Amino acid sequence: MARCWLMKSEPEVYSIDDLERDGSTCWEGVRNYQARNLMREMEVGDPVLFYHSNAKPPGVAGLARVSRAAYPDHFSWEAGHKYFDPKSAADEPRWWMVDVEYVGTLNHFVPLDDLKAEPGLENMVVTKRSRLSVQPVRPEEYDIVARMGTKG
DNA sequence: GCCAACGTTGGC
DNA sequence: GCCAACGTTGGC
Repeated sequence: MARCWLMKSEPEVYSIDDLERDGSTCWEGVRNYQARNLMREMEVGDPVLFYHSNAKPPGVAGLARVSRAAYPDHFSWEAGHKYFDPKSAADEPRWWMVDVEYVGTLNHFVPLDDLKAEPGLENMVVTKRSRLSVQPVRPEEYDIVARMGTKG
């Protein structure tokens, strides 16, 4: 059984529309160990909720899917790059990324407020621990959110 | 723009 | 290994 995930992106930086245009993208720049560890657990085909953070309002904007399992974030090796990390060695990469492909944009954007109010989502990570940028989602939670976004 | 939450760093 | 200082995230 595939595991489900929620991944945050600031729409000013990279939105669901950008993902639709690109078809797929590499999820570079994660510099948090817990988020990194979660990405390393991802498998190709895992469903992803694409979440717009730092938006007005914040919330789930679309659906995506893991299209490539974790591989080293090579930007961590590029001196001068925004995501350069001198502590990431070529033979032992510190940071990893996955590729994510576009599945669909929700007919109805699902704001964080609605997630918080929805029965069944009380324990969803995004409604409790706001800062983690890559989060595990229970399959039943994923289904509820997908339904909220496609109603009507 | 503020600031609470929280992750990381570094001195000891 | 503790913990204060500091930096970042992200909702509001």
